[in-house]
Amino acid sequence: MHPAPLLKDLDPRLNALVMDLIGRVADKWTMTVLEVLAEAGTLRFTRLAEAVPGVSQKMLTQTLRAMQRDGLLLRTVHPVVPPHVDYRLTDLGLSLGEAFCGVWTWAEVHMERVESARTAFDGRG
Amino acid sequence: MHPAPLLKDLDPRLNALVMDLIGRVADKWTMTVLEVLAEAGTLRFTRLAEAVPGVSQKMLTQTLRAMQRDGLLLRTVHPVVPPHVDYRLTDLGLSLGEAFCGVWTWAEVHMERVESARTAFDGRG
DNA sequence: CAGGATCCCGCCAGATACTG
DNA sequence: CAGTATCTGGCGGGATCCTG
Repeated sequence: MHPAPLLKDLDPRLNALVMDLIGRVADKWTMTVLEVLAEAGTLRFTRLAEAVPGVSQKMLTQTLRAMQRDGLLLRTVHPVVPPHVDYRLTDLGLSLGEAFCGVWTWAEVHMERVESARTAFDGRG
Repeated sequence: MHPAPLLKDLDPRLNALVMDLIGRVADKWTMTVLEVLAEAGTLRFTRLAEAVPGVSQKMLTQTLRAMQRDGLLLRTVHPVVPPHVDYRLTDLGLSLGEAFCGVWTWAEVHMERVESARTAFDGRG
């Protein structure tokens, strides 16, 4: 019933590194960019900004830089005027996107249960 | 090649709700508590604090409250002295834990690739 | 034992203005 | 178009002290 490696069985230092990495990639914007690019394939900055609802230009830039640094994303600059920059996922990014897909699906499927749990919890004070 | 529901195909408002929910549950501490409790079954506060490396008492309390409110967690108070409080996952929590399992595994498997990607990126400045 | 309350600092993230 | 630069308020989160 526990096919995955368990927390206490691992080297604590390795564990901390894994947790740090998760802290990095498991945020709303990264997950959304992952989903959008997994679907669209390749997008430029402005299209990406449109496809990620609610993101500010600053956060998008930061997220993209971090993802590029982590090897999740490929950034291609076409030296033309006006500037043209393409973003697409690497194999690594795609694999993470697939891993996150389960979480995304979970959120969609169980959202109502969570909502009603919150209502019940708040009702009791 | 895209079996999952795609972002642009969904109701924007629903989408925002899903993203908010993800923003809530997809953090380091929640994921770790999920992993720990999925493994251990039931734990009391202090054991949990020991099992989640690096967590502060405040963050653990906050995380547990939020998880309880979202219906991921069951909190049982045994009216004895000294106080005895048990935490265990609900079915909903377990299902989220399974969804996150893929992300956790991804982080373990690909950590070295991410590290070297970072080194390469930082090297180029 | 399982937390609540409080203080405080850092950085996160939005808004705005500017540039190659 | 695709960003940088700067300022700023808010709050995330640690440390510490206290309590039923």
